[in-house]
Parts: sequence; C-alpha cells; structure tokens
Amino acid sequence: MENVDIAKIFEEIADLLEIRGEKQDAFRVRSYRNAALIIGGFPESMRSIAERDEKELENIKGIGKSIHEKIVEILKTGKCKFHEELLKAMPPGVLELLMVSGVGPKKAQLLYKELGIKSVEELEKAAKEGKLRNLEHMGEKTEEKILKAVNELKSRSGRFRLSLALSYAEPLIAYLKKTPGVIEIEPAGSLRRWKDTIGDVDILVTSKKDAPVIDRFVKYPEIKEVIAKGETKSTVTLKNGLQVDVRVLDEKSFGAALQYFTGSKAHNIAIRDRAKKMGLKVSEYGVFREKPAPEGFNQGTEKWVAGRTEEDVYKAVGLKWIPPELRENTGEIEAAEKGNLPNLIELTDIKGDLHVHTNESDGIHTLEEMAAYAMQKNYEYIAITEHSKAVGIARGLDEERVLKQIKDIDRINKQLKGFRILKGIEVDIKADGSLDLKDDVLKRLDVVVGAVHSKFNMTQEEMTERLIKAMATGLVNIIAHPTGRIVGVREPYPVDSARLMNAAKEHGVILELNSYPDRLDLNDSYCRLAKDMGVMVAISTDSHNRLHMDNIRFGIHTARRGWLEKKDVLNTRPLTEVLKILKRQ
DNA sequence: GCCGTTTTCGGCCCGACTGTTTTCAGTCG
Repeated sequence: MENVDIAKIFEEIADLLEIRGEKQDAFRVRSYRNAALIIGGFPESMRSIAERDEKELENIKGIGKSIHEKIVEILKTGKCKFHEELLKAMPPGVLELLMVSGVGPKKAQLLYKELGIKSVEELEKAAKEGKLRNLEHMGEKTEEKILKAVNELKSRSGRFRLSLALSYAEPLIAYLKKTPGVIEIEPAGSLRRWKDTIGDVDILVTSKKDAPVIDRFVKYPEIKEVIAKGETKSTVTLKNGLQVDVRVLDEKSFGAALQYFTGSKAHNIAIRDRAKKMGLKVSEYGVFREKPAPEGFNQGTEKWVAGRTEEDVYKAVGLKWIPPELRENTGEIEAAEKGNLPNLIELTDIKGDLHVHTNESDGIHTLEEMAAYAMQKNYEYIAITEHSKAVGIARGLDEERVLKQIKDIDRINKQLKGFRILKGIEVDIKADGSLDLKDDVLKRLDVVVGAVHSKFNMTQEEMTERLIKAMATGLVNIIAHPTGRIVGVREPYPVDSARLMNAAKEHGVILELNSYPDRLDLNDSYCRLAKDMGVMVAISTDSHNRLHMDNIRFGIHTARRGWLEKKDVLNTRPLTEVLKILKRQ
C-alpha cells in the first residue's frame, strides 16, 4: 500500500459520501479529499512513517484522529472498513459516473435514485433512450452533453506527458500572441509547475479592452470542439485530445490570476485559508481586504490591496514568493513564512553531464560530436557511459571494448582545453546484484553508473536487495533507474526507497535523476526524500544523441519540484570536486 | 472530519459558465 493507493481510498470515500449527499457530510467530504491530496503528494510514504512511529502520522496537517486511524488500518489490513461499508450501500459503478464530465455527485445521486443507473453503460443507454430529460434540472441539452462526454471518456487516453503538452501548447500560444491588443500571455497550471504529466493547459492573457482574444482562440484550426465560450473564459478540446482553457484578464489582476491558475489546488486552498484568517480574500482578481458592513447595511465593502504581480499577492498574505514547482502544499507555505524556502537549483548551475552514450553502443553520435555539443553548452565535462555486454540489444561493451574506449578518450582529451571527457560505463546490475564487467576494468574508469535492465518483475524486497548488493561492491558511483518509472507506461518497479537511500549513504553512492521527459527515474518525491536523508543526486540526461542533452531542463524542474538545491546535486560542482567525490582521484 | 492570531465550538476557498430556470443549482477548475 503506497501513498497513491491510500489517497485513492480516501478519494473514493469522499466521492461516496458526496453521492450519498447527507447535509452533515459536506465537510467530512472536504476532509477526506484534503487528506487524499496531502497523502498523494506527501514526500515520504505513510508506510515508512508508520514503521518508524505511528504517532508521527498525527502531526501531519490535515490528518486528524479518524483519518490517522484509517491510515493505520489500511496499512495493516490493506483495506478500510468504513470504505467497504459505503461501497456496500452504493453500487461501485455509481462512482464511475463521476468520471463523465458534467456529471458530479448530485447528478450521480439523482441518476441512481430516480433511474437506478449504476454504470456508465447504463447512463449511455438511458441518455440514448431520452430518459434523462425528464429529471429535475435536466433537459435535452444535458442529455446531449452527457452522451458526448461518455464518448469522450471512452476515447480519452488520460493525461499528457509534459513534453507532449508543451509541443501542443507552444504553437497555440504563438497563435494567440498575434491577436491585436494582447499585452501579456502566460501558460499557468501544471505546465508552469512542470508536473511530469499535464491534465489540461491553462493560458492567461491580458489585453486591451475589447481585444478579440476569445473570438480568435475559438477559431484556432487545431480545435475539435468548443466546450465553453464566455466573455473572459473559454474551454476547448484540441484534435489531439488536449483540453485548453484560456482566460482573459485585466492587467491589474494578472499576478493574482497567475498565482491562482498556477495552482496547485491544494496550495491555493491553503493560501486562501490563510488569507481569510488575516481578514483578506484572495481570488483570481486580486487580494481584497474585507471591511465590515456599516451600521444599517447588510454587506461590507472590499478594498483591493494586491494583484498586479505574484510577488505582491504572496507579500499581501505575509509570504515570500514561492516558486511554482513547490506549490503543492507540502510544506512550502510554512517554509515561505519562516523564510526557509530552498534556494532551488537552476539550469545554469549544471557543469556537466554524467550519463551519455555514443554510437559505440546504442547512441547515434560519435564521442567527438557528443563532446563538442557539451562544450557548446558551456559544460566542463561529460562522462561517456555506454551499456555493458549484458545489454546485447544496445551493443553493450565487453571488457576489451571498454579498454579500447579508454584509450580513445585519453587521446581526445589531450586535444581538449578546459573540458574533459570522463571515462565511464553504465554497467548492468544483474539479477543477483553482481556487476556485468570485471572489477579490474571498472576500477580503471572515472565513473561507474549501475543500472537495471532485466527482471523488472521482482518483489520489492528482491529488487532492493539487488540494488544494495550492487552498491556494496564499492565499485558503483551512481545508481540509475532506482524507480524505473516510465510516465504513463510503467509504474515504478518496487524499491524500498528508505532502505535504498540508507544504503546509498552508507556506500557513498549517488542517485541518478534521469532527465528523459517521459522516463523519470527519480521523481520529485524521491528527490525530496534523498535531500532529507542527505543522499546526493546527479541530474543526467542518458543522452543517445546530442540533442538529448537539452533534456536536462526536464531533470532540473523535477529536481526543483523535489526541493533540490545546487549543493544537493553532484554535477553542479567543478570537475576537481566531482572526481574527489567519486573517489577516483 | 479537521482545525485553532475568531482555539474545544463553529467555522470550513472562490468565481465563471451552463442549462435549467424566472432566481438558481450543479459542475468545474
């Protein structure tokens, strides 16, 4: 039971309570949803916290007595009695109805109560038969909308990877920029927070009065369907399935809107809650001070106090500006309050790349070409780390070819000034935890990256043992693939992260954060855990061609999401320090 | 169900859009 599984149970409890719709449940629903948000985004697993000390769970803000007990119950038994009871009273299919856009708890309840609908299929059937239009607050249009949404749900492929969403959003932004009267245009939402997957794209625009922003937006040729179109807001679906929201704003409220639409939801709720306690109200239009109603009036007045820039908004609620990547309500607000925000790593801090392939194994460019591109990026060094022989499909190197490459690199290094190619390898960690190349050859290299390429279906314990054994050889500097996660394709292979990191610390091993936009080996929560446990991280690209080196920006933003600072990352250091840390000099 | 610079009870984030209504309920972000 990982955090996501626990979060899912609480999310379902919230849904079920909401559909049940008893008045006194409304705020319980919020509590469960809030708990799901917090647990889902929590940097450490509930399991390892509970193992250390169950009482610690109660210290987490948003988790009280009841939810604390339920977490312990779920960890112990794998399920939650309260959840099961709710499920018994409500056919599980009714929950599915919430996945249909336009159907929320109230409609789901109505559909179930009045028509006995308890699955998406039944909903579709009833809509086709024209049975929905007779229900309260529903008509023909609702019926149509639901049918459309059901089709949409059937064809929807889920969230988009960040890199893909960027490739769709950038041309659209360029298109909108050409609208006469546009002043400023900025993507917000999870795109701005650099989440590794994106549900939809939010674009904010400020413009002169009456600029035809929305009118031009809905004419974008890539649009499949306009879902909503108002004066200041419009929602569409693109042909590729991506949903895009555009909001047009006054300059005066641009900062407030940027803050609001950047999210995350959990962060915003916390910010608004905080503001309220200070007698302020935060909306996308600004920060307002509420004045009490004068004698004889029902309603007080509001005074606009901030909103032009994000800095102003945060300042108004007594906080330092918080980088978008941190806005998940996982401690950043408290840190901003105390002035303890991390000084996040920047792209320009990176001095080299420690995981690069050439055409000697499965890359496409030569040693010289890769080095030249790295120099162009103002790097001081790169490490050439080919696959080893066990990875036959990638033309992995055996001992003999490694020795030959060492000679090649020595030769090229002699011709280079102010730049050095490090001799390395991405050695395969075999199923039993042994390494794929002989010790004496590995010892001759500057850097050894260990990686798993086979038998991903091991149990968590077996996989953790395998990695720890490899670390214990004392020959591995950097461990790649500690989660093996491919965004949207494969969930992480199971590793006991706390144990892994303890072992990394013990053996002086560094964890690799792979910058492939869809192959995040270290995700943000692992980064944060690594930071908390004092384990160093290397942000690498695993480049197979020279342009892959540009992917470093995805790694940087993942690292920022994981609160990493310059000092936490190996390859922000100059070459001499790196070699010292790798204990090769 | 959670929380506390409104502290153990009484609050709990805010606004736009749609479709149904004729002043509003539901959904979404």
